[in-house]
Amino acid sequence: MLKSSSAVAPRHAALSDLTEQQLEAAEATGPVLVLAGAGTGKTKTLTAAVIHRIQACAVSPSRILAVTFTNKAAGEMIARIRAGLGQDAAPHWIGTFHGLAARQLRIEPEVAGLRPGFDILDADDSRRIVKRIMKAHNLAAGDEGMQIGRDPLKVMCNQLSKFKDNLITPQDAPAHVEAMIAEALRLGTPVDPDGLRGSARVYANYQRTLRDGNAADFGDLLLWPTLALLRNANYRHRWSERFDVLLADEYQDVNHAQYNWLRLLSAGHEQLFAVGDDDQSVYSFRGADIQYIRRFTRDFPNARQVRLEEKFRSTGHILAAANAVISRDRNRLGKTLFTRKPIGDRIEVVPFRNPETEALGIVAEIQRRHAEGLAWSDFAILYRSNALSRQFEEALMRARIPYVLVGDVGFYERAEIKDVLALLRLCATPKDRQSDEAFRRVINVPARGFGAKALQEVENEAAWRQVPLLTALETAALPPKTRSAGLAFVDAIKGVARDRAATLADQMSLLLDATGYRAMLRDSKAETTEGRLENVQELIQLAGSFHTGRELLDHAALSTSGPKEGNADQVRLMTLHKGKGLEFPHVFLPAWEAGSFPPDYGDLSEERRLAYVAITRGMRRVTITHCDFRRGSASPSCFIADLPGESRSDGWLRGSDRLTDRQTDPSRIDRASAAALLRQFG
DNA sequence: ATTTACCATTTTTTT
DNA sequence: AATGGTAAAT
Repeated sequence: MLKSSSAVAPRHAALSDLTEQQLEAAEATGPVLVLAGAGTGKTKTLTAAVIHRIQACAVSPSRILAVTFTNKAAGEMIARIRAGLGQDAAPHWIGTFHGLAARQLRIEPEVAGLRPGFDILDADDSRRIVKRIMKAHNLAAGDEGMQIGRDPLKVMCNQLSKFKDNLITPQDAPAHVEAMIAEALRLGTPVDPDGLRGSARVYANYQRTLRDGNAADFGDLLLWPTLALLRNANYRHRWSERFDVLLADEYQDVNHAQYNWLRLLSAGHEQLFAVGDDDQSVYSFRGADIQYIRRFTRDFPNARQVRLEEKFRSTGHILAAANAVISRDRNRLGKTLFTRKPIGDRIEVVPFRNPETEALGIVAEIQRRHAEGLAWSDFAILYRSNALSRQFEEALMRARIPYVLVGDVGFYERAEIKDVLALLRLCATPKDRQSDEAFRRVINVPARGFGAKALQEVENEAAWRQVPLLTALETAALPPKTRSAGLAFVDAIKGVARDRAATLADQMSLLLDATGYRAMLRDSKAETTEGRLENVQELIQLAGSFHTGRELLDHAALSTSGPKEGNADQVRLMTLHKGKGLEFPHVFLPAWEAGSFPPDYGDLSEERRLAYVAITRGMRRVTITHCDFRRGSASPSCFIADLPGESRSDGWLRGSDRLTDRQTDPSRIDRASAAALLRQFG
């Protein structure tokens, strides 16, 4: 089991420090499924597989496609390949599912019924459109008759993206919905027939709106290329011959569309290298389907399966605890992780009276450990739901400890950034209906007395004359003051649009002045305006690195995090889902109570996998806390009972119970010498 | 009659 | 924080 990897002579430096398992995986060809437990060197193996194919198999980098779920993961892969092969050697087709599918769609937009230069809408953009359509259908919130949950808009958006994730077109939707209703009635599961039928109607309307606006939402990016691969043999042949090797990260998270996209792209050669971990499948709520990784060897009968089971991240007790929790899940593909790391500290389970004392207690403990020489950035607090972040923010703020809330509002999701981009969009295609949505967004920002009524008038005029809203405004019947305000806005846009010499950054700056947007931000004294001007300034700065507005807009739509992802010395706060794929020396896991984690809704085995993900984030210390009272009395999470007694400590580890933080020396040492050691090494 | 400003309500997880 | 509903302000 623990044989040295020197048995096989590596061909390249990037392959030289792989374990035997990792090397076996990286060199395997044909369909390959690599089952990689948390912290077993998944990205490293994936990267090695790419390098091996380029170096040893003479595969051209241009004929390799590697796909991940996040931009960050894609970026890491590119960086590691460059480190191994040199700056220009990385394949061009490395990116996220959405990014790569978008590129594919840009090459042949007609498969989605779109024209070149189509817009890519983010979730917020499509939300706005769905909202308009629901109003038009009289499906607004709280109306009598249709009570589609507490948040009908959200439910509708989810349903629409579900259609697309499952490759259901607007044409197919009505029949599909009827089949779903019939099936649910047969099984006696609860359904909302009216809601479903309504969603099929909204879907048709929504998709027509997108096409008229020459826009694609996230779902479209994968839906239409995949359908084309499925239905158009010519298209399929061209694209499946385009690449010699496909590599997919986090395969356990693929949805129906992504699965088919990969499968069809690999048609003929079946060179699909999939890496994943069924134990870390925690995204079913957005369509990820664990069955695809579990049935990989049935989908690809010639598949090799390799397990990566040596864990490099965590120490012994942490690993034992994670193994114990996940082993209670049935239907696993099964892995038994082991580590050569020292046994380390046991997992702490600390009870608290209520959420306030819990937050205070965790923050006090962080302070204590910081005083012993650890950096703020060594700590992470990972919670199940966003709502839990506030208590920790408050406690950290009061203790004056620097922290970041990872990914609460992404840079490109900020209202002011979206406003400026809308201005840019409007300016880029002023006489195309493609820019109508941008017009709706910014026509009354800053407030210029151009409200709903005036907009409706312009909408009517535009529909009548069959022209874009910007054009329709000039002839619409409006009250004098509204009209002149509107015309001033149109002139501002057109003026900048005429100025061809301007760079992207200059153009933005001009737009901000001409429309009064900058003045609005400058003069506002509201607290929420704090920092907005700086954000806009940052966007202008950023625009310098893009050649066209199109590039910038695509980048903005397809990336969530902002320009500066801080490496600062701060405590990290994030949800369990956001923490997936990351690692931290010290991890705090609050609110492990029945009803909070696992919550009352949802699939328990998925929550269990989430617990497994949570524990395996920790490198050296993991602390689980729970409260006796949280909105009434609460009992400890069932997952706590699954922790093995010998790997668990009830209450904080103190003094001689505690081991060192320095992994170079697994022996027990007292706190004073630990602190001295840490001081010495910074 | 419209628009704007203010205030109260509320969140599972998100590429 | 971002909605959505209400009352002042234009």
